[in-house]
Amino acid sequence: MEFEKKTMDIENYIPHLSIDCVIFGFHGEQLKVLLPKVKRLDTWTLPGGYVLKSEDLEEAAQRILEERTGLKDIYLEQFYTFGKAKRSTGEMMKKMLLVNDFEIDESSWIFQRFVSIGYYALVDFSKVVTKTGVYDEFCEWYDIHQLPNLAFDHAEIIQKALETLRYMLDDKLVGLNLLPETFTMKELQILYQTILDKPLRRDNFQRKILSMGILERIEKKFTGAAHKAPYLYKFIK
Amino acid sequence: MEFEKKTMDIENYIPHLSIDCVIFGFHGEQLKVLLPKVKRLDTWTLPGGYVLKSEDLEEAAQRILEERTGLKDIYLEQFYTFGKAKRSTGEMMKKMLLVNDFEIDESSWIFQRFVSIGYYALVDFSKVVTKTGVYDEFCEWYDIHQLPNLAFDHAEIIQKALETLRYMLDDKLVGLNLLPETFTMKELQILYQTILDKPLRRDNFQRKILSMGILERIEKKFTGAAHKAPYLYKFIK
DNA sequence: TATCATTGTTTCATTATGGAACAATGATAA
DNA sequence: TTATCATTGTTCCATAATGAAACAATGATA
Repeated sequence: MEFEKKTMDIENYIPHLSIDCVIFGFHGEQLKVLLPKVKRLDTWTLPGGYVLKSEDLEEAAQRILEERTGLKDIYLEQFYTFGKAKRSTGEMMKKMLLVNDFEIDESSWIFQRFVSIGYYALVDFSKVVTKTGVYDEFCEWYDIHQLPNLAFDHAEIIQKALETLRYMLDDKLVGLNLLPETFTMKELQILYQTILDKPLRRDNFQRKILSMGILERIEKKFTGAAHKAPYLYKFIK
Repeated sequence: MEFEKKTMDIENYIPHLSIDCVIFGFHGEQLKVLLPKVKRLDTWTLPGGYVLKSEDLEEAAQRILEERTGLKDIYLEQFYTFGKAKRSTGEMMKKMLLVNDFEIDESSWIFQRFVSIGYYALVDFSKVVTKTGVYDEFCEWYDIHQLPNLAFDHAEIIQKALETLRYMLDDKLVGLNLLPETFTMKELQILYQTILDKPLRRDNFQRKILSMGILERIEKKFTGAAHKAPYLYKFIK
């Protein structure tokens, strides 16, 4: 139970290497990231893990994501590898592991320097069933404008993920992965505005998106509100 | 001499991790990459190396580049991390090292799986004095359209570097790093055409580049040819 | 002085973008 | 039934960016 010492099969992993995932979701007009809280510490981390010795990097990232979200075949992009010698401190790792009853040799590579490969994932918020990992007290969504206290350089990693997402926005079908099957033009516009963090004109946005020929117009959506009903759209497969 | 066994201080490096550099240069209307040939094998590799345990990734890349080109403070961009489990084979490493009289324990991580962080560098071709590394027979420039036989997944790494360079072309001042101090508009245009691998219109190219306000027009360049002399330009500091 | 290849610039048409206005519509209230 | 209202879909026009062609300038050579 809680008083037993826990171990990790550390020797199965490539030493000094980790993967950190920035999981983006969209809900309530906010762009959010999924962050687990470290047990017994006022600290959050990115959902991450290590790479098995015979595993592709991308497989490892998918495995880590599935553990946290319950979803398979998640949309993933590798965006940067973080490798400053002092980016992670053994002190923090010791706190995180030892305070939580892990029994790991203090000389292990896990308390030394880490190179971490950053992936960002785009998921349909409504489909995610968050799962709590072994280090975690809980795992929750946080608005990118109101992030909790993050360990290591994880705030910087989120920032870089966000910059990459913005840079790629016109080339990757971000909406396809962050929105549910069908959505209104307004919802898509708010998503873009939220990612770019700036207002867009309704008319120009609609024209531009429709001219790309990637959306199919479905039936109208009647919400019962006292105004014209918007169309629903879905991405053309 | 050649008959002594050579050793490497392998334990100073982070295991299973390497850096591969795609060094771009521009000469004779061709985009080129600098590639060392492996001694005694009909094989070329990317100039690469390992990361010291207390070294930043970027420091390691700069160190590797300086060893090969003699240049300091080279323009560098990290573009992707290659991590398929089967991307490198121990067989090839054994050939490369053992055939060249290195004495390394066959169980070393150096013969196992590698994750490699890709950096591309942009250098002024005329300033590079290529140096031959310990594995190498020689180190030469190759046109990106006529690459020699490359080990591992290094052809794929070059391809990805090139794609990234193209994607970033409008945002990064590529010319600043690939061209000498001064150059003509035609030279700059040929550089862009070569990178993009498509022709550009002379008039539109000139208008667009000049409208960016990053070039300063210097004196004319008289080559002795029977036509109007072009202006020289340099990048505004 | 005429020729020629190349360079620098101007001009015009086409397309993309920014901004405003107008028409359509689905519910509610008079 | 009809007027009201918020929101949505569309059209229109001005401006900016881009594509394409033509023209003028120039430095050497014949």
